[in-house]
Amino acid sequence: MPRSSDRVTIHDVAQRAAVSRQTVSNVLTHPTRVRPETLERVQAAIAELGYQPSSSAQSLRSQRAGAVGVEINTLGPRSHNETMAPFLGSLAMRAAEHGSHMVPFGSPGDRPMVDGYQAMWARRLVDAFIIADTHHGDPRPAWLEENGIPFASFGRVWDDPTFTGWVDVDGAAGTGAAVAHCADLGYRAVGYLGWPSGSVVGDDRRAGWAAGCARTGVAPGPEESCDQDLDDARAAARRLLADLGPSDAVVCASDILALGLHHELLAAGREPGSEVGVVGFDGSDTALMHHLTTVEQPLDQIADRILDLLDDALAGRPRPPAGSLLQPVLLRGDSTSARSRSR
Amino acid sequence: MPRSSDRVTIHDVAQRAAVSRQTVSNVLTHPTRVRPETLERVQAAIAELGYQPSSSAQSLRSQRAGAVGVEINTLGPRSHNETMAPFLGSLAMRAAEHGSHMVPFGSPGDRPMVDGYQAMWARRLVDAFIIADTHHGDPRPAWLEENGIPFASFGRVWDDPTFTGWVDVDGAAGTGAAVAHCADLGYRAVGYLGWPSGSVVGDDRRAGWAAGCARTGVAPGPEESCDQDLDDARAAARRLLADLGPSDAVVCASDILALGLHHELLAAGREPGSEVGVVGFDGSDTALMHHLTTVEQPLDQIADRILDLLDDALAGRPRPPAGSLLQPVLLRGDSTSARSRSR
DNA sequence: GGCCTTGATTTGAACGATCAAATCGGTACA
DNA sequence: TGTACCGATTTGATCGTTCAAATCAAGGCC
Repeated sequence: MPRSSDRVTIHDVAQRAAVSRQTVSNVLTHPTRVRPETLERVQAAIAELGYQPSSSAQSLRSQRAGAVGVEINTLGPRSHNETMAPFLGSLAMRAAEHGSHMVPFGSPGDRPMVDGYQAMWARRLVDAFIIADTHHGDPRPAWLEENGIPFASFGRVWDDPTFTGWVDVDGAAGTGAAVAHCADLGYRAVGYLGWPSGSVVGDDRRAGWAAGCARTGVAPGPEESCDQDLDDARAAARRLLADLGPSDAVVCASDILALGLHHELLAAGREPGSEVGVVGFDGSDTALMHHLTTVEQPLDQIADRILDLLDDALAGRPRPPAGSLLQPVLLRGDSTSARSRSR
Repeated sequence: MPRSSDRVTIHDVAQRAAVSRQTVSNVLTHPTRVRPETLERVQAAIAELGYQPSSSAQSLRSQRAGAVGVEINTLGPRSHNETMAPFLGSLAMRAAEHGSHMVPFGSPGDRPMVDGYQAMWARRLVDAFIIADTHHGDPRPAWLEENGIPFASFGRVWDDPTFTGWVDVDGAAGTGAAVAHCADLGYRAVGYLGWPSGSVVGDDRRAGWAAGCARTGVAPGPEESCDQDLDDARAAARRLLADLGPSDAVVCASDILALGLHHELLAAGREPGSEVGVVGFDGSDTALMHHLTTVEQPLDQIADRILDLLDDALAGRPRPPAGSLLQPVLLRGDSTSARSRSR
């Protein structure tokens, strides 16, 4: 009899169904090995007792924690949260289907270090890691690789073209689609508000804008750059405004930048959308809240693909021949609207 | 010799230091039981091999997962993220010091159900849960209590005054401080932009405003209410504007509402701060980004206290006599500024 | 010198699951 | 009738750790 107030174990089920522990185990993991009649009886016992295998015991036996570490930079650029928080949400939801769970952990410092990873890995609290926002000189990919620790990355790992365990959003395609969208709506010239050149993500998005202009034949409008910060964005937007003709549009490298432009347009008495088009990037809550047209990152898809990559790595399957580049989706808001077709 | 490429276990350390497994274990958990000389030798071996006990093995042995479940409502009101994401960050950071980690999990539905909790608990993936945003009729606290599952709550559990395992922010004190701040700066009347009455949190914050006006002797300004949504907030703010005199201020139930008012003020050509004071609530990124004066929730403190509560519960210590009500902190932004003392 | 106490260390057992190998019962075949 | 075989089931061992009990060595005391 299962002692009440005590967890029901495989042994309790075995006794109840008058079989051995192993048969119960087989019912759950290798049902074909069990005679149909027995299967049914054991399944009934499992249901009656509400048995669920203990994850601790399974972890020890299988040498798998069933967990994946995700670093969250609380002290880093605040804007990170804008993407990382929903992404962690997507991961947590999807992970359940992959039979694992996320373990967020923080590194106190403002720049990514391997200390936190080291601590989680040494005790095997996790089987793998998911990293994001890697940049040139990021110590993490190399360290993980050297120590044979499975990991996957949201964002290309620029330092090591050999590494294919990444999933990224096709930024250039996104800004390209944004330009096409503006061209379709009839905006005259399409400008660009981006980040200072040098960041790989930023350069990619800018390239998509330039290529989009060339492809659609729309004139490239004025261009400015600033940091990922609302105040900076507003200052840059003000510089941009002078050169911005009526019925021009601006594609931005992020929703924060788009919001800065949006605010400055209103301050200058020019209505976003009907007078000047604004397209953001990221599909953040901020953009949705302000009804900005934006390029949405398919976070659910990214999470799914990343978890698949980790499953493969943990199963010892070889890495894919190349990383996954997912297509973002243009999300129409009120900051772009159809022009009267008078040109 | 520890087989390379294989995890170093307690056994490896024992061999290296020429002692038994148990002595190594004692060195880490009961150092006083070990002769100083031996202690040193074993510690050296531990350091040389870089031994860290396996968390899976410890979990099985101690019947403790060392993890705490936190539900994240991805599909719920988006504004939840505004507070919950940073809160999860604080929890994750603090948890490390408490020897545990967070496991975020999602429930697909939009209203809180116990299914997700049930699944995590059945397999003992977690030892306890942290719940937030409980409301009247919330099934979770009662269910957790019934099943003897340890938990703590961010936010009072209104349905059960007996339950003291909660930590909350003193909302009334926060809005009261906001009123005092406005009075100090010399604003004439202080209005209120809140949520429809009926929500416990909202009613609390509104009460603080009313009491604050009475206490400081400042005249209560006009009042409006709306949902936690930027569009709604702007509509309500527009209604408010008509009744809003020059040099009046408005205390808001949330940063989103404050932002709505901020935007409408600009649209009406009235400058936030110098002309009309605006105070938000939550200390969210949105508020910081827009330099709104806001009432900041001490998330780190809350996380710390909640983890303490869980430690107590897991150790079988009795619940505190009452819940913890923490004081929020007023964060000065540009949306309130000193009036010229001409009255 | 023998016996008891104390402190340090070791051995045995257990946590709950699953893999591998052993056992069991029945059927087919010579 | 005996044996080889096959599917179904059970037993033994293991993952890495820690509690409880056993062992061991040294010192104190009569």
